[in-house]
Amino acid sequence: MASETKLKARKARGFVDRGPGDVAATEAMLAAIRKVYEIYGFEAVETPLVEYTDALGKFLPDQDRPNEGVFSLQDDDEQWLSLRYDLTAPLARYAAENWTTLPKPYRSYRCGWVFRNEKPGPGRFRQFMQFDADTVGTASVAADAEICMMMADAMEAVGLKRGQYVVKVNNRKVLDGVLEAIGLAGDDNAGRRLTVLRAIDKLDKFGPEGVKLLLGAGRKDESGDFTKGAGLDEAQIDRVMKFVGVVAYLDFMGDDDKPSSALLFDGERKEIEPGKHTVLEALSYYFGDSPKALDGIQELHQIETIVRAAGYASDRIRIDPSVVRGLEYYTGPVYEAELTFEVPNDDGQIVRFGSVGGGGRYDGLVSRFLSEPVPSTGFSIGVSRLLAALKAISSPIVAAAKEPGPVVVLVMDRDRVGDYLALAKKLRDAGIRAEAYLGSSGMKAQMKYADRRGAPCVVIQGSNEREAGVVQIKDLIEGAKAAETIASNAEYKAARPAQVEVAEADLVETVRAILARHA
RNA sequence: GCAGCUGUAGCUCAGUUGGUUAGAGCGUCGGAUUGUGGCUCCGAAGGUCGGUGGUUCGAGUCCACCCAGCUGUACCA
Repeated sequence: MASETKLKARKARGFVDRGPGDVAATEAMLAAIRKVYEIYGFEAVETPLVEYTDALGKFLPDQDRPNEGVFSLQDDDEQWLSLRYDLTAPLARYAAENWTTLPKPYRSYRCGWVFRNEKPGPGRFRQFMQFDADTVGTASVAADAEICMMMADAMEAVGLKRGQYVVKVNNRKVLDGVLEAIGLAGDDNAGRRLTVLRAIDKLDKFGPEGVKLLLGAGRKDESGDFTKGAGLDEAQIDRVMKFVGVVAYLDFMGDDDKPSSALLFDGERKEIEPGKHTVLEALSYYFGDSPKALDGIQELHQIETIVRAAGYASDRIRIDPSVVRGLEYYTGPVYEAELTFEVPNDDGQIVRFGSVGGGGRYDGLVSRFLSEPVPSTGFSIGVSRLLAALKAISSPIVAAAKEPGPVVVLVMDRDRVGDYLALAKKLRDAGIRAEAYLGSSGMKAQMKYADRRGAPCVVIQGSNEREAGVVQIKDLIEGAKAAETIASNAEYKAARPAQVEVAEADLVETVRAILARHA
């Protein structure tokens, strides 16, 4: 009758609800990461979800879609506000606003929801959580190296094993040098530079042939849709493919710092000196004519030296020139934490989680607000994505977060609810999670309720028991096991598996024993 | 954004060349069992067939447009 205009209960597109399991697992994971950041000496800070739109800034080379992708609203004084879309821009604002009083370099971490107003997809939502750490106010590559080390430690702190993840490091200067080398320097070429970088970034997805197409005329995808390319000439494509070739070589070898090896340069075999870094040597050979590229390669050398000295081998932190990242405010080293394992999903398809975090050096971000340069570097972990990955491999940190349900006190005589609440209180006073049933259904439904709550046991006290001063306590976990061997219903009812009758005075002690049994 | 595919019960799906009151399994709720979560049996609730318009005596089925979802691609601060 009244159903004609009923509201449909539905959540907004691209947003998700999280149940008790997810909430608990997230808490556990965040605690593990926080511990790592803390022990490195980083301190907590929290900033609002809302910032003035201009503080968030959108100074990308591709200014063609200003404000798109951001949730914005106008204040009553007509100023534009936006929901933050990452944690770096708000940190830059915070650091600038408090610059005179902060200890410098300022090392801080923060965790929170960020929002992006864009098309959601599998594993991509319009609200998600990030967990960042940043060092603000130092240009030293040691800060970059330390961030990488901390990320590698964080990955292991959440239960990933060595080999299941790798932190890849590149340098924007190397990429810029490559672009410079093919004559794409200067402001007029900003758009094409971007297209080339995006093409390089697609190596994983489409392979060298796909990248080549994207550098030239363009590429058709499997639905027949066409992607326009960068329109480079053959000589330029050739040069970029040299770079791509180095990247592909690294994929092929699987290890970037073999102590010494021979390598084919333009078909000519050359020995690489012992102790030299193969990939960086190759890059120097091909792009050594660009001062910018050399500068970047030099920085990568330094980072590598630092992390190796600190005991982080290439299975944890690795130089990888294929990391492109962001394309916007990064000015130097960039990093990406990648998961290396694959897992079948519910449909049996193989899923790669890929990147679960990334970051880099952003020397221009804080100084937008100040009259002095404030070189900074930081990293962001995609919390939701990392959690999804940990769930897929049944990581202990996720499993351990699962709480058992409360002990449920069944309500047998509705007019004596007070007595049942008193029983529950007795358990609570002993530190046991407990509740009396507050619905209106009969005993059978109450048992189902307890079952669904994951209750370890139920407490039953009808008039007979009350008069005798006793309670029935049924162990639901043992009971379920026992039930498997009982075939007929009558027998099942009569058996009352895993149920004991004890004096009311022994209630707490008996429940405790059951909890201990299943702990 | 672009391209392709798909929309029928809470979920997974049937539904014949257009033909009467749109079905099944699972799930949910109730009963058998008035005090026991499983099993079994019985029963019930639950649908504007994504929406709007059109063709037709008649549309879940055919047509147009719209909306939503999925996949790919683009973008991703």
